[in-house]
Amino acid sequence: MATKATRGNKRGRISAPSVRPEDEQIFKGLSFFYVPDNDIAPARRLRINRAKEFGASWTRDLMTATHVVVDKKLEYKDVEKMWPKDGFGGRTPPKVVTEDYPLDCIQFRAIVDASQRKYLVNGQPEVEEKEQEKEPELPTPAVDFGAQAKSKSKSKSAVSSLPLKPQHHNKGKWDYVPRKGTPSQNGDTGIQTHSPSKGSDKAGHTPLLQDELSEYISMMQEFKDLPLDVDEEEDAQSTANESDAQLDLDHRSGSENESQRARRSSRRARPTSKAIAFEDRFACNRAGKKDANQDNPNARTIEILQKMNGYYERINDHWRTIAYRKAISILKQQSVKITTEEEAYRLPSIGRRLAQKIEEIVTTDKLQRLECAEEDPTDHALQTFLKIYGVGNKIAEQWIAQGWRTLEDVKQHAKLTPSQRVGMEHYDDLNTRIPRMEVTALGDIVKKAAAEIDAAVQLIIGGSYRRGAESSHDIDLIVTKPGTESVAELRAFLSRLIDQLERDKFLVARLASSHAGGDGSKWHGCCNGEYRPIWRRIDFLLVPEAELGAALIYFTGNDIFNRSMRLLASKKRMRLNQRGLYRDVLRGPNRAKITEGELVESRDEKRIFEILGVKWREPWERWC
DNA sequence: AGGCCGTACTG
DNA sequence: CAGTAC
DNA sequence: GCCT
Repeated sequence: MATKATRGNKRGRISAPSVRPEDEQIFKGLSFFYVPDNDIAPARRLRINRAKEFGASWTRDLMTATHVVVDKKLEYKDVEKMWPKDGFGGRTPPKVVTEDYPLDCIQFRAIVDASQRKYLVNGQPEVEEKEQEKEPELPTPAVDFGAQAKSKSKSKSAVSSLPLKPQHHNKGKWDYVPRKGTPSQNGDTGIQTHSPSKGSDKAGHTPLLQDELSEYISMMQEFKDLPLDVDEEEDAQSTANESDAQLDLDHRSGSENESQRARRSSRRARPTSKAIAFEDRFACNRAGKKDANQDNPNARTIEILQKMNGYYERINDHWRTIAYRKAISILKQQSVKITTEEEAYRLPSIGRRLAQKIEEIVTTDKLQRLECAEEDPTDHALQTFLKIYGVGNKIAEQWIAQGWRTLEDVKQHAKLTPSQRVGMEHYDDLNTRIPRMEVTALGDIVKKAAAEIDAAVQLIIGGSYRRGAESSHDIDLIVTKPGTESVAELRAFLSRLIDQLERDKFLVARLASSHAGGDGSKWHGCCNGEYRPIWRRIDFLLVPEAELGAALIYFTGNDIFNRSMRLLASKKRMRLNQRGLYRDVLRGPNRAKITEGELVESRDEKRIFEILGVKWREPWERWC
């Protein structure tokens, strides 16, 4: 602890409060008196600086304070004995709150009701509503989630009902996490969850896209325990919009309905197609990946957690990997820097242990556990081996157990499958990212060859390319053709295409191809790069037009996005795979007899989103 | 205590 | 069926 | 590691 603090101070990381933009100065005009009255403890120092960032002043004179922020470990009597004997001379006495209060305000970007029970200091008597009800210092007390500002009373109750249970933080978390943003921009039009780039976008940073993301993910979370049986049968097919509306986020606490409504309608009133095209092109640029990662105030935290995640992935700690992945995903959505354990802990998917790690990262700029991990000498070998195509952690572990540490060792001793041999021999090539331009060029080569065989066939480049990536690990080609209903109708074509491209010396290796006969639908292999003799990974996926929508989702990813979609589907008793969206009739007891389920939609990507109740996201908005 | 996506291909 | 890839 |  002490070490950590010292280090943090030395590096000056926590003592440089950056000032927030005007519209985030929620504490303007407020002054906080802290108990204990010092910033020695690093955690408190952080909190004080945070409050300053958001416009608060730190006072050490009780008489000028608007709020007294008390350490949670202290008792109310500790505060009481500081109270001036002659009162405050007619002036409104400061409100006494726990240290959670400023944090909540910051998190929700609004002055929340200070009289909530959760902000009571130990042993503090509950006070009558009246005194606390008003926030006299505040010019605009309803700086709040857009729509709620419409009706003060509603907004008030909504805000004060914020996180009722700090313990089981999830409920509270989920209700509000997605709600951050810059309410002032939206005025009473409600938070524009759908057309984010409207107007304000150009002017300044717009966390709204990120909001959509959190919203989506939070929605998944919420659906976990919901019955959702609201006549889905009928709705699903016939009235997508209706079900969309129903399934949207309004299953939460009643106090939020107002905002729900606004959000819904704003989404309904989505701009016409032309407007979309324009705005989305813009959104593409900033929602893509670059900005999302660079702008993120938690970039450093994410970076380190990602390394940690990578480590667990390597050592095959599957479930821990999942936990980290979720946490990282949540963190990426935050538009605010998460600096303290408590703050982190409020977030969904972040529990005690991760929260502690996050605080450690913020204060010390590193993570002990990671340094340990990276010192492990076998880890480097592990990393190397895992980048061989066809080698996963089982094999890699075996090799390491044999004492092998380098590719050279493997080359000499290991018995390789044909795929692994290719992976070995072209290790460097296959681990070199492919610039977007080259993906385009290679795609064109294939398209040209395809057109000569069957002009009706369409080729779509999927994967990260479709998400707008500047470079890709491989080239994913979706092969489809209007009017096709099954993979079988495309197999002959693919076979001819492959043959031709091999004759052309374009394709140079097969890694995994559907053998003759089977219901194979994929082909994995390598091709020559466009400009240099460098090998590239290329995949073909056969997709009948009837399943194009589902396949596009699957092959566009990213993987986290896909898993989320599927998880959501399963929570709604549906099933999503690369072939379509199905309603589950039943999941067999020993899973042997899974009833396929009835196909709901597969052709239309957008319809699948709609039926799932997920707002449409353009491919480049699918980076999680 | 038990789940954490769901599928295709290889050997 | 386990392992791997997507 | 997180969540129900």
